[in-house]
Amino acid sequence: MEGRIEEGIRKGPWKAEEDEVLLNHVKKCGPRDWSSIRSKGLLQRTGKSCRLRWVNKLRPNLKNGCKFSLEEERVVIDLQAQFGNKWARIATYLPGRTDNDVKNFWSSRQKRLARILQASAPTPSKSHKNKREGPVYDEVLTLEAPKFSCSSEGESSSQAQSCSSPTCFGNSEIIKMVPLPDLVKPKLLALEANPVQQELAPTEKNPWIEPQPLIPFLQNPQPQTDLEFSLETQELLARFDPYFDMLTPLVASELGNGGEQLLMEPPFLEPVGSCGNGERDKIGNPMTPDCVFDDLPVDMFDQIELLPNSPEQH
DNA sequence: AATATTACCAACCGCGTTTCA
DNA sequence: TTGAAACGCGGTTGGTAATAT
Repeated sequence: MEGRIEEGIRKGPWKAEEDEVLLNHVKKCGPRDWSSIRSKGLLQRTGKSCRLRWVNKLRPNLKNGCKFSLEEERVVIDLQAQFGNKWARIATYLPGRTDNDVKNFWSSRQKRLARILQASAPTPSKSHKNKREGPVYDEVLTLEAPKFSCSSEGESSSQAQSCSSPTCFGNSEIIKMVPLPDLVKPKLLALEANPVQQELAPTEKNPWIEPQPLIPFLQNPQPQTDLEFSLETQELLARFDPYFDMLTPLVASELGNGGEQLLMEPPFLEPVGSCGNGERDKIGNPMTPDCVFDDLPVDMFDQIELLPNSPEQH
């Protein structure tokens, strides 16, 4: 696409000549005075645009065109859990990566996970309602997972407050299925508040059969006035989120599907590929993301509704 | 081979913060 | 002290390449 010019301001993709001009400017003046580039007539770009070009593409030692390594991926995942969407901050831990790189990487990853989740959800026409004994839900049960900020910068207050509303925890009959990692976060908080009471006891009844909130622990919410995570919890969340294939046993137990112990301990922290019970599949291959959903109740996904910030489906 | 879908990435925009006259 | 300009950050958009059907 050709750059367009509006009122003497050029936009769109950068040409090599423009890059050269910008580099010359930085050589002379350093990475500052971006606005002077236009005022001097060097380029028809805004200072903002110049700075962005420099930071994202022209800066020395950038890893342009280089995919994120596993180690970098792990760092991003851990830091995102710790800092939230502070991409610039996270990027400081990744030499050669820009905030834009990190942001794009994370966005793609989120889309990928959402798509996997979506793909694993049976379509309404394939509803498995009749495959199971017991009453059939007439209403959509929703669980509105609280939005958490793991930031240590006091950004969580407004969001945290929303989680004390009745519609957020437990009492609501309306349950909105959310991406798995979000399902887990309240549990971690609850455990942190009251590890004993929140322990899930296996019951003979399948909680899916009775019209109760899908996630048992949410029925008796612990008032969570302070949503600041302990470092330990943050660490757990950081590990939860990225390696969500580890969630299988946890979610399965949440759903009364076997009632394993809560996996707040190894094997939960086993390497990616483990399905959390310390086993691999029969031929020794790491469990794939798809296998995750094989262990879940078949109609778990019937009511999935992606959150507003979920990527739109194409 | 053609078309649709997905992934990736560059760039823009809005807004909050910082700097400086 | 204050207001404007500059800067920085996060969210979003749109284009293109890669892959799937």
